[in-house]
Amino acid sequence: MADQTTAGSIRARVRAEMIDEIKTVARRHIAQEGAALSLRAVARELGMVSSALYRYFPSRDELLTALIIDAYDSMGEAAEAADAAIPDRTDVLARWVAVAHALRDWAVAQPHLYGLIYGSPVPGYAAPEDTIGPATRPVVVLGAIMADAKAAGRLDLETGAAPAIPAALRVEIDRVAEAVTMDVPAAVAARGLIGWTELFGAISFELFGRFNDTIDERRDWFDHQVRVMGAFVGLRG
Amino acid sequence: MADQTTAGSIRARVRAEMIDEIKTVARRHIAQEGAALSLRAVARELGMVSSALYRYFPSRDELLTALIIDAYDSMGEAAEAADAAIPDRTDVLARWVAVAHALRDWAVAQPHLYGLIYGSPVPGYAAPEDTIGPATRPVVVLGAIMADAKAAGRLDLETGAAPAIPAALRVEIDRVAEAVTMDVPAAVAARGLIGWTELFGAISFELFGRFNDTIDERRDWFDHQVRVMGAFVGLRG
DNA sequence: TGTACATCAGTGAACGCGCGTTCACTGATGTAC
DNA sequence: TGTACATCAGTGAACGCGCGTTCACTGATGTAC
Repeated sequence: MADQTTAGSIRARVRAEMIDEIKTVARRHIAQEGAALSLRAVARELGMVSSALYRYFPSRDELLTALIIDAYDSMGEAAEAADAAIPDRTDVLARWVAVAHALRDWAVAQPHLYGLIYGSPVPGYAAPEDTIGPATRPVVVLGAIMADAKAAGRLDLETGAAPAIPAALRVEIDRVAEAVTMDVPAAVAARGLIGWTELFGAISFELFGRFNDTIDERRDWFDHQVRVMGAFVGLRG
Repeated sequence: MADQTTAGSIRARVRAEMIDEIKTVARRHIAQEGAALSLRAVARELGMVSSALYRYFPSRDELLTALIIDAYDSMGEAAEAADAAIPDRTDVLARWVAVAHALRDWAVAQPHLYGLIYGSPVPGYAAPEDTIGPATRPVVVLGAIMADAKAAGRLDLETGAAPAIPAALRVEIDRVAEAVTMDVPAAVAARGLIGWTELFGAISFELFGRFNDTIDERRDWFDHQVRVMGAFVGLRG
């Protein structure tokens, strides 16, 4: 059966490995230097000449795009894995906490990569359409938790005191909710989006230096925020 | 009395104006290109040779630092002005909403400048100590609102259901609360910080492109978040 | 099984660009007597 | 009031650097007959 690996597919496999290697090195460079990625530096580290990279990526921007898509996917997978690791699927609060920490852990482990996808846009780079799909993966996980919470009767649906939502906005929120499979009233979906916003706001604050010389107990602080927001969102433990 | 303006001070005034002009142009460049600020491009636009800039700023980083400090100050002033414009000082909810919108308006008007101070760190640039003071101005405004709310009996101090805060973290939160003059229990201060985190998370999401093709009613969406978070923080209208 | 050809990875030189910073200089403006 | 000197803004050339991308090429590897 090893013979079924034809010569052609060997070449293809070597090529795929090379692409992986380029991305790995580029990723490490971004981790150290931030978004200022240099093709020449990557080539240098790989011991090849810079023009050789053009066999694998048609331009610097395409390489950046590949890295961005990988980053979204990797973060999304981390979130999905953390969610899946909670055996009791109806313990939605535990799932929320686990996913939130997975997102933060992922970001803390590779801050510049996080900055690449959730930070200020890279000058001169416009994210193409391909990045939209992967970008939604983490939100989908949070949406699924809310959907399961509702199904299990563990989602607070009370929104009496919430401010009214203008019609045009309501339509958009409903659309987002639908996209992440949470079938709940707009005011409840809005709470979920606010929770999501707070989580990423917290991660960005931490990674972009807002807590320097202020809060050192970063994991504890994040944990507190996550639990408070879990309750705010309406998840019942 | 105009005679009191001695020759020396004229030279100083011209110099100050030149510094202002350089910063204005640099600011516009950042607005267009993001953090990739080029001294030569700035000099070009001013019709001078790039080395002339060194009469005014010892290096590119110093110019960047000056712009960052200005940005913090400008945003802080916008927040303070919006707060001061609410005549009824005890209407803390109105003040919260006004300040939040002022912060967002400021950011929307100059997204790249916002990115410079709240986005991913600029590669190769380390913010010096001088930037710490101005950076806290917007938070101080929010802190003052909470402090006034407490004084007016319009702050919800109930924290029964809130998760416990570990001792070391509590110390840090108390210290932050003290710095922004809100004399409230740590769990309440934490709510304020969470509100602050959510606001900036929302602004960053909007400006960094997270709502592209998803939410167009951005002002309404922000307004909804602000009102929900105002109530969450414990401000009573 | 062996040969002729096609594919493709990687080379090395070059193009054209922009950058931050230094340095010796010119010439105008302000200062001191 | 007029002159000698000091201060300072701005010039222009240069240094040394790194970058993305193109292009004609070499040589190894795979394919077809």
